Amino acid sequence: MSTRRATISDVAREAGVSPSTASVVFSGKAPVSETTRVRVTEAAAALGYTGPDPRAASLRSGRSGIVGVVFEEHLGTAFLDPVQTLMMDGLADGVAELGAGLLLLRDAPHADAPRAATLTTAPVDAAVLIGCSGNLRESLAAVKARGIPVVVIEGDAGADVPRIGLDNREAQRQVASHLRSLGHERVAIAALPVRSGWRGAWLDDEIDIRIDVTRDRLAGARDVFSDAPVFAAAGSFIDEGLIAGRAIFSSAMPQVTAVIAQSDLLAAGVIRAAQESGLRVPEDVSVTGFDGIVVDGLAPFELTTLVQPATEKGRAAGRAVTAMLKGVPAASVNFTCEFREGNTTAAAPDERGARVD
Amino acid sequence: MSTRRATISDVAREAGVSPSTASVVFSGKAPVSETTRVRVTEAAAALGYTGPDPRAASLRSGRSGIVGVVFEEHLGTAFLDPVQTLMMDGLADGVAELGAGLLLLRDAPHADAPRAATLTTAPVDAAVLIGCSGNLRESLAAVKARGIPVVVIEGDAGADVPRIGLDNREAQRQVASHLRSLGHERVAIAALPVRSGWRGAWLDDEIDIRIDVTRDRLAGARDVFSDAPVFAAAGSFIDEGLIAGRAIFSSAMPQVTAVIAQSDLLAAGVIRAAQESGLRVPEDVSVTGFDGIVVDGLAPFELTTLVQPATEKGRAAGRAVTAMLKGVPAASVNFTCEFREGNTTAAAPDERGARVD
DNA sequence: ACCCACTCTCGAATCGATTCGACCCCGGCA
DNA sequence: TGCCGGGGTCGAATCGATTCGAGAGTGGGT
Repeated sequence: MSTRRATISDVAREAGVSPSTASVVFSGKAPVSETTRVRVTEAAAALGYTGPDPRAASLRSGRSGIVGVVFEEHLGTAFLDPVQTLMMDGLADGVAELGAGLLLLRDAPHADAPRAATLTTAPVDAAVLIGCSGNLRESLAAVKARGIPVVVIEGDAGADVPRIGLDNREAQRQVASHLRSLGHERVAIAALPVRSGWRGAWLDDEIDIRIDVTRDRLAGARDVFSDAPVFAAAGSFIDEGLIAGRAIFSSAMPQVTAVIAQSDLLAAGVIRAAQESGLRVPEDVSVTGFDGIVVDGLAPFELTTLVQPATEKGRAAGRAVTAMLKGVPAASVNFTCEFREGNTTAAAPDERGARVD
Repeated sequence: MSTRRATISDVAREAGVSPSTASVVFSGKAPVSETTRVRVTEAAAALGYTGPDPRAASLRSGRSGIVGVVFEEHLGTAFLDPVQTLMMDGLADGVAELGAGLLLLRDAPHADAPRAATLTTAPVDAAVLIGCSGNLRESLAAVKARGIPVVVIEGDAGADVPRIGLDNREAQRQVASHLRSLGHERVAIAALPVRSGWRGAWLDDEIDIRIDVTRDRLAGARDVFSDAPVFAAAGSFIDEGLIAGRAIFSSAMPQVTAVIAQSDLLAAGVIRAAQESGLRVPEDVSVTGFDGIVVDGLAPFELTTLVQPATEKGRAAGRAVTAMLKGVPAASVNFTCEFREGNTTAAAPDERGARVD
């Protein structure tokens, strides 16, 4: 039992056929007579051989049946952020036809995991990059160097890479316009991180925004409120929104009447911060989100937000990958957000004294 | 450019060294002089070689750096069920030290994905099986046949397989006792599926329960209410709980005063069904859950439930896998649920006429 | 009878790297 | 001077399967 595992050659020998024939029995890529099929199958059973070693098979055939999905740093984000979760669900759906497994990867090796699985070290047939990651460009380079089909979700990747996009800028502009039409003038923005490893902080105009989603949504908001101050959070979490909200309400920005948050989770945190400061939502301050997910414990608030088709995005990415792996060039797809008005926005309060400190 | 990709031999030739030396430069498994290191590195750069092909490397070295996580059928469950989500988060954490990627796998090939990635066809170094899957036994057999380290979360797998367990039976019994102490006698159970592919239905005593979690929790409930009828749902979803609830309240079971749901999501659905039937929770009927997750839109209810350390379970599994891959035998771990009383349970209503039809 | 077409099976090359023992060269030490 | 030890390099074997062209056998059509 502790002896070496049986190989297909062993099986072939036992069955009295050539290795090539035995291989064909398992892969079904050529006609095999019923009798040999049975002989090989039985030999395999006798030897406890359960099928070709995936490693060897993938080396020779050049296919591993694995699609890599690249996340930033902590893989947990894939599971803790509802938007990602939905996207993954769609993605799983989209690659189903291909029958490929989804390999969760980190975009850059980290100190505490020196030999982490990355795009360059993992046997993937194709990759899906998520543009919310700040290391998009590096990942892209790695993939291109290996000549692997790749699809980018939300992020610019050059002409030859299919992208699954969202009208981030337009959508965010729409919400901003809505706020303006409600009379808001003094608006602050709670943004997503500007790059990998970012710690929440006020944004300087000189700072290079390396995450496409952040940049595009910000541009949309700035289209309407060109000089709104921006606090970029460390991630799309309620807690980070809380931090951003505190920064916005407590110190730098007196008299803010509306906050544009770049995600629903951030918005939830901002609302909480507002309440901490004794501000009423939406009477004293309006808050908008982005994503259209269900946020736990936000009741009775219903965010004014932009509903994005997260699952559809994932599915489209999966389909694009499937197509490329079949040799069909895949087209880019652009999705549109739907504006949804909730009860977290209202007309701007009267300039004088509506706010109580 | 369309020519074949450079191999390590090409690099070696270009650098004027042997392939073995070039290999060592990349793997760092033997001392190399600085000058050759530089020569090889430069040759690689010149040829656009970004590192060894993972397929070939894993064939020879026997390690792929991938840990497989097995789900049932639709991969989406991994992302849509909050408990799984938390577990995955912990798991990602637990294997972080190993630096391995997580490969999402389905337990059995399905009709619409004939050549799906499964345990037998994927290059995994180790596997994590989740006992909520009905095909646990088959998966286990597949893994053992390949001689791969494996850890089972919630499920019995035999003596030689480390398991990450939960005191399902004891915990469920605790809740059942609580209900009994509140005076409940006529109790129904909304159970999880009994096997893969199960469609929601009343459970017959003869039915073989193939999913460990379901069986154990059921046993716990039956320890107290030995003849409570059981409706096994098709999955842990609010909608399925709704179906189960309707079945329980509308027809077969008059005068039910309490429902023990095997998951919080099911419980949420049951509550909804109760409301549909004009029953008040908890005045007319008590409902208990299991998991201790946050359920969207359940407010103002707070489930009486059992809080399980989902993230911890995942982390423990990850650590066990890591250990085994290092050659250290891993021990089984057993986690305990914590009883949490919410506002969905109350004293049983008076036998006569409290219920309004 | 002959030839063609078709079904099966086989051998040998190949996928791209890793590994292990052998080997060389050089400095240090008796 | 002779020997030992170790850093650094190299050859050759190996990992386990797939692939492709060639060849053997068989049946049918004319």
